[in-house]
Amino acid sequence: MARYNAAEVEPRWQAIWDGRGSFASTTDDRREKYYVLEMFPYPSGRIHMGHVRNYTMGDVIARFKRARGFNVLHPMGWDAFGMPAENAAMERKTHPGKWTYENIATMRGQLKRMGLSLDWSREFATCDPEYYAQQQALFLDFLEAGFVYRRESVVNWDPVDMTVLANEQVIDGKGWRSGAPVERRALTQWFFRISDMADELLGAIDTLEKWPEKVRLMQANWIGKSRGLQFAFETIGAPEGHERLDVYTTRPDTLRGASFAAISCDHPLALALEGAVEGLAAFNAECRRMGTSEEELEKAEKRGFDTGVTVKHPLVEGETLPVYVANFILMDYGTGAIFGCPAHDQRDLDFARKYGLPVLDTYHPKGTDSFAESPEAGHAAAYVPAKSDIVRYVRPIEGEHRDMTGEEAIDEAIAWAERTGIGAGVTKFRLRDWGVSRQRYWGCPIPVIHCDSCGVVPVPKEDLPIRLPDDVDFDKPGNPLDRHPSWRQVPCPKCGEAARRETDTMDTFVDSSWYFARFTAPRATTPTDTDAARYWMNVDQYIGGVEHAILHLLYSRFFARAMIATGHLPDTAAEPFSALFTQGMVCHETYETPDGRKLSPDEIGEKDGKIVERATGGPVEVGPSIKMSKSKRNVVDPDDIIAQYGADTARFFMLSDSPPERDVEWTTAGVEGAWRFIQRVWRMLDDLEPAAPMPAEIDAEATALRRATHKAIAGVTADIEGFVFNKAVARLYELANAIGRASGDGPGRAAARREAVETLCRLMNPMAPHVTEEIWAALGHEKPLVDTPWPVADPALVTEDTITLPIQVNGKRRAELQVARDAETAAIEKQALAMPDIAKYLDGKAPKKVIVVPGRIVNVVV
RNA sequence: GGCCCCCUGGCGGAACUGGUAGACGCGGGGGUCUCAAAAACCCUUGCCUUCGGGCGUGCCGGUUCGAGUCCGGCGGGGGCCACCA
Repeated sequence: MARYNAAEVEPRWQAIWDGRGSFASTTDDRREKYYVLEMFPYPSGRIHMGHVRNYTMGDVIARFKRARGFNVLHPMGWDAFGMPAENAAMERKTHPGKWTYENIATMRGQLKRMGLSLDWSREFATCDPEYYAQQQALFLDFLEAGFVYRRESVVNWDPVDMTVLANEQVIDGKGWRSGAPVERRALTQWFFRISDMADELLGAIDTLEKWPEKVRLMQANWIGKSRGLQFAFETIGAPEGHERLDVYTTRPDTLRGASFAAISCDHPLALALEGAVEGLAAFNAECRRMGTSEEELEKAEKRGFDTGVTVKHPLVEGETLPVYVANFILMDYGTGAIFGCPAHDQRDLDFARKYGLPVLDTYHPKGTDSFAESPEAGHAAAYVPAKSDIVRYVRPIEGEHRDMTGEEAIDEAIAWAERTGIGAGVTKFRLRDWGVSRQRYWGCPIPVIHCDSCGVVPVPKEDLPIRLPDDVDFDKPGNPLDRHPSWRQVPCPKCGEAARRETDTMDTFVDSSWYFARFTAPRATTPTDTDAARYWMNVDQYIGGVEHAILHLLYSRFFARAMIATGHLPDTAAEPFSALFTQGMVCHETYETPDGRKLSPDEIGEKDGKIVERATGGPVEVGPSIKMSKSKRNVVDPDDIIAQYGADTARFFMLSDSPPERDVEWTTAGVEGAWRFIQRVWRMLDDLEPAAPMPAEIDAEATALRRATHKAIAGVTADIEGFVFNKAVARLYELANAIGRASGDGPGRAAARREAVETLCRLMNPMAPHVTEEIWAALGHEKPLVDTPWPVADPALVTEDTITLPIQVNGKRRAELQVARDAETAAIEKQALAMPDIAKYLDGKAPKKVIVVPGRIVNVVV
């Protein structure tokens, strides 16, 4: 038979599925639904191998669940707003929308060539006015329900690009694009009140049993719940209104070791003192200029400014502590003020060293009493044991020296503070409210109007959508909406006077925080449709990269709750993603010439067993395998692979070898292995006899093949269900090997072979859908595999009648014994001891002990 | 600095809740077919061996009849967060 020709076969089957409407999904209460979703792509230009891997995995699940009888929803769309479109507009003098929709067209074509079982009728892009209109409606409902508010906040402002920068866009205090020194500016911005939900979002993590433990931990850490003591120092010499200084600490047990207090440069007390204390204003200003990048913080010296104000030590009568403004205190965590305990905090120790402050041990390692007499003796570094460790408290809050854990001491300290009225135990969260205002054009306009007399007025819903104007230019930096001649000008909906539109747009994370709900009714004239949402939600399996483990997933969880509260989702949808899978990255080797030019994989070749540059034949240094990226020049274009080998090969390779959650290395050898296997399965058609019923009596060879077939069904089913596609692939190879072994004539062999090949084809279909459809049709089936149910394993053929039992002597394997699967323990023991290979170790004596684990192993102890 | 994860042949990786370590693939070696090559197929492939066997899952120790798997310590690699009080 001719070689399998993917280039001809694949588009043909894609057209057939398309023609049959195989993947269109409709609400049907009589059928059980299954919603599988992969994180939708940003339309950057072309799909990359990471997409291929992500969407292949989702497609395996989708096709598998379809075959298992579920009503499957498997949609695709585009996370289409965002900066790259604006950057492209600036560079290429094009409109961001034009650029985006062209990219979408390209990428849609690429995805279609992959043969994904997607319901394209539900496709949308978040930059479609139909989508962002509904997002604006949601915003207004959130505003009314109190999930949205406006406040002033300090942002990184790039004075050249005239835009706000995220922290990671500030490099060495300069804007990443403009290179201009970044300013800190106070802007009034919109916030989602996510921090009010911190405890709820944290607590519900426990219910996410089908999420990776890693992601649950990352979310929990991000929310960052901490229990501590908030209490007030009495101040001496502070201005009026600052008689008390509130501080928050997670280690109240170390209060006796306090040697100073410190406040942030933005703390109200610091501001109040600026006029009164010589030099403080300048110091504060300098602190505010300090960057927030990792590197700077690493190097930055602990610096402080003695305000002259002091506070009374709450535990030691008559003692006072100096109050500093210090550059390492954050205003937006806790109260913006701390007490410093140098003995048990490295930062405080650095600070104390610099300013000559005392270092007082509160506790030290258990059993080292002498330490107490010279507190500073051992302090090369702060002593910070785990809270659960038992330590010797030498300066406890109350009472005498004693041993206890940090946790116990903290409990005591909080109890003491509450008893004496100094403070109270409080819970704080690291999670801040979500600022969503962006000073950009290519995003969802925030639907409010600013009126001089009425203030902030929401746009009436009937006026939605607030469309982005098309006639914008990107010649000048800044937000084109701001300088548009007419777009801003609008009458106030309340009083009718001249007013201005909000020109900020929403963070693109907003767009992706509810798209999964929109897919359930993408053409609804409200954000969601009640019946559709009730039927399709939640997403049964969500698949994407771990880089979205925190923000996207947390925002979506917040949004789901807010949408429930505003009537847009059923109250069963608080956790919108029932199961989450985070797949690994696609990596490739890197290549470099001796003179430092990076070469891409298609620029290298092989000569005399060595890697060389194809164009010059010159030597090439092979670098480590790292995530495919343009800047490393180690990308392989999916289109090239599909053109050369076909989509099935690309898909099959993506699933082979590496466990889905781990990184996979793209290699030519691996792709060729997948391609060879597909050809091999195709060739199985050649020597297959015509279909015939399975005879009643079949020989041992045929039985063995039937067992292999049914074991493969059970195994592949479990492996797909368990998201271990590499093992499922290995089982397909095993079945193919078994088919190869069972050649020749004999009763039942031909029928067993046919059953095996047909089964192989069906099990392989979710991974390589085109070639398997082609084989299935060649086998004479009228109905395509896409409409054929998943095979069911015969339990009688999955378990063996006789099993091979390893026999150990003192834990080392010495022999094997064939026994019936249900053999009696006593009989097995007797047989095992009688074996010559075992008896020789016994030396005629009775064994000390014989352990028989039925169906597993026998261990003879001599 | 905090929290977490990982370490198995030349390579990617299997090994269910402690029970035959190395499934499956890649790579290597040998062979069949061919004028030759490609393709395909078959055999072989953890290390050592005096051919009896011995040793092997980063290292050291422990628990157990039995440890890749559990516990303690050490070493190496990685991830996330990060002046978060």
